[in-house]
Amino acid sequence: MHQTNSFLFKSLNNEQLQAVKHVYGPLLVVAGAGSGKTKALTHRIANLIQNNSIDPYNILAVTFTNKAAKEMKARLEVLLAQELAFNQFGQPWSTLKEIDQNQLRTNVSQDRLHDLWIGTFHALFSRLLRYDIEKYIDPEGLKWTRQFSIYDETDSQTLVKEIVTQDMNLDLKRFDPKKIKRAISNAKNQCLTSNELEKKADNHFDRVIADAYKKYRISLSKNNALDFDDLLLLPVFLLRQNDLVRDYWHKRFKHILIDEYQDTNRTQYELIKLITTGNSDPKKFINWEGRSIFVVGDADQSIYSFRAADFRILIGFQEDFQNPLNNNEKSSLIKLEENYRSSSNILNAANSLIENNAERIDKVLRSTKEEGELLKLLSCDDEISEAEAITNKLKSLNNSNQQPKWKNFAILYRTRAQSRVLEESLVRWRIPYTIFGGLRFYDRREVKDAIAYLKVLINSDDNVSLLRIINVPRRGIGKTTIQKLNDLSNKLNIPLWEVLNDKQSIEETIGRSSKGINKFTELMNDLLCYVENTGPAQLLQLILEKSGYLSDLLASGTEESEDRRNNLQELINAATQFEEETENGNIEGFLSTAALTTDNDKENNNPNSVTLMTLHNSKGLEFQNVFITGLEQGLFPSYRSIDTPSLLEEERRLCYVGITRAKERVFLTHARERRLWGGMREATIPSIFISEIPDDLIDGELPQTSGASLRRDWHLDRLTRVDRNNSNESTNKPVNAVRKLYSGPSKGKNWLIGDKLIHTKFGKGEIIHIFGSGEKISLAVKFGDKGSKILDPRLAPIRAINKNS
DNA sequence: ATGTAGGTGGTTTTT
DNA sequence: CCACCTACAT
Repeated sequence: MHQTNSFLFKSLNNEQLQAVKHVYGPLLVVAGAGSGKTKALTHRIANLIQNNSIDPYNILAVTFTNKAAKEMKARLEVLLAQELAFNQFGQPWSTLKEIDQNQLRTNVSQDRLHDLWIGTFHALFSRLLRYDIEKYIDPEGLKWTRQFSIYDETDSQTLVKEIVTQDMNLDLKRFDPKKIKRAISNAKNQCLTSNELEKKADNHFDRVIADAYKKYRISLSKNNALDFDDLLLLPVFLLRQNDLVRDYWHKRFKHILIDEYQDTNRTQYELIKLITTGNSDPKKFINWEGRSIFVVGDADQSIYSFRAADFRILIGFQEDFQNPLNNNEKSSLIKLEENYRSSSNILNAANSLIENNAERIDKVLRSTKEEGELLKLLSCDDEISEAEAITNKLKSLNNSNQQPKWKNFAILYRTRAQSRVLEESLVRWRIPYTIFGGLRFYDRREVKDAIAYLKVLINSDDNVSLLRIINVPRRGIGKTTIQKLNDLSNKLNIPLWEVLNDKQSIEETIGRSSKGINKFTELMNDLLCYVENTGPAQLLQLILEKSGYLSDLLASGTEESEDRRNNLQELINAATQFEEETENGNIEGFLSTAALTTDNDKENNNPNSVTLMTLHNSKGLEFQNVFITGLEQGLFPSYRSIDTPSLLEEERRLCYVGITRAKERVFLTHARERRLWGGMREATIPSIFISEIPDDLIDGELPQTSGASLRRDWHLDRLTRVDRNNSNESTNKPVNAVRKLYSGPSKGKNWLIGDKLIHTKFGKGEIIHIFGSGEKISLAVKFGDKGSKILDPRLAPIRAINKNS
């Protein structure tokens, strides 16, 4: 080993070192929060390339977000550039001028890392499909070309709705397209075809879904389009059926690395198996010569089961990928249990919390830091005083600083809806903040319009996009006209785009209205001349000018239209940047990027601001100070999860993720009352999670805005220790234990689980849970078609009904 | 063909 | 509370 490589191994602990030095065969790295897993991943890739002469061309690295991919690539560049620095300049990296450092990084990026594939599952496999999709032979005879469109959630839902209402003639009330889309998505993520789903269906609703799935697929194919799930599912089918294609990718990707393995789903797992093992059964697969699979994850941070992620895939890794050369099972598992992020108080709180979960891998997180401060509980009157209490805290913690360090704070919440009140308070106190998530840049109307033009230009079968822009800007093409042309297209079985281009038929079918259509086809045909030799940026410019989109915006002269123009300029900038980054920047590639990029992937343009985001979005990040807000039963944990032990455990993992983001301070906040959607106030019960953190790690504190609030009064009679004692026995028990304990006397009526009652607004219901005890209880009541509600028996307009009546 | 008023229904989390 | 959709008027 060269001496110059030593920095690669420096500053690593024993386990990290083992992981980094792993070269061939399967390895599972169980990496707790803040244990340096990104470091292990990047250093290992560098070690493969630098010290084991492995060609980056043979490496596939999968990350959970585009941002993580970017960061990992950047870190890799630096690691490899450090070696180069030594060879070229004969001096260590840190002594080089910045300009030389950048030059070296560029060299590394272009020469060494050019062929390395690193990105999300979706980004990587859409790329694979752009090469090979035309080799796929569908059993139902469906076809796609490499110019396929990628439909986002809205586009796909449009399609599903069309199918449900027009093709299947179903009642929208009973068969909500959203729910059907969700069910189809679920099936696709479990690697099920519509036929397989049909076989499994044992009731009418499931059969409807299977049927919708089948029709939806046909419809996607007619549009030459794929949804997000297809980007993973289609490669599975392609690799299964085509030996040549599978062989190619199997031989190419000899070293596969996957981050956040606990959040992979069945389809992604299939993909990985196919590429890693070729066509052999992974359990019998023995030829690890020159190959490896290296996965990193933490089952305690699995928070995407709603997206069909399954952390049991992580748990099964060693079983799935065996290495007969190593009889010792332990040789394919490394645990990173040293936490370098959080103070020990924070870590202990997180550990205590997560111990309440039954389904876990045995793992502990050891602290390397000082005790630090206690966690602070802020009990507030309502959501407004919660926001005020948080801003007060922000201000007071920054008081001593000349320059406020807003970037050291994150405010996390369970649902996006919670952000508004928080924002209002931050605005009031002029505290700079950045909200992550929300409306994607690429989801803005004007941006989607421009993108739709691009999509139609390279994929004229894409009717969802075609119909989006056919009358944008206004060309006098209305609903009835479109209806007629669509009918004609269906009758003749000719793509809509071709119908539009048949001047004679158009004239005959719609008469006077054909003027607008002709205007549209002339524009598009003109633009088509540029497609071959023009990059996405310039083509966008042409689209916006020639269509009159820009001049329309200019003419209206409102503030809003000004915004829109700016966004379109930003889109063109993004296209330019894409061209620069990809050298052969083709339009298909740009469209993939547009479909798969979220705003979270962008650099924050206000670097010194408070971060607001969902707990889900916070995974993988770290902050000095973290607020975890809305800790109330029914909000966090969500009312949809409270009844189901496995879902409740996932909420608990989410809380665990939140707490472990913090380095120095954690604030837990809850409101005693919360307005649900503006209107009525509802009394709340503090989240069970608060009570699962040991008393001596929490410091209760009065929120500064409300003088009268009590100090953790509810806390005195909490009853959750029993819950904890039972938690190791089975997943079902803890909740049952809680149920019994929580039933208690209340004013007027002694409510019990199973009691039936009548609510003036929601009608008849049954109590499925009772939270709290003594005076302060809340009832979880299930109302037939109205779903479940959390009610305060002292306030809600309810009365008991006789069991016999 | 287009604009707007009024009703309706919906909130987890996301690539 | 708000975004979306439908129905009606222009």
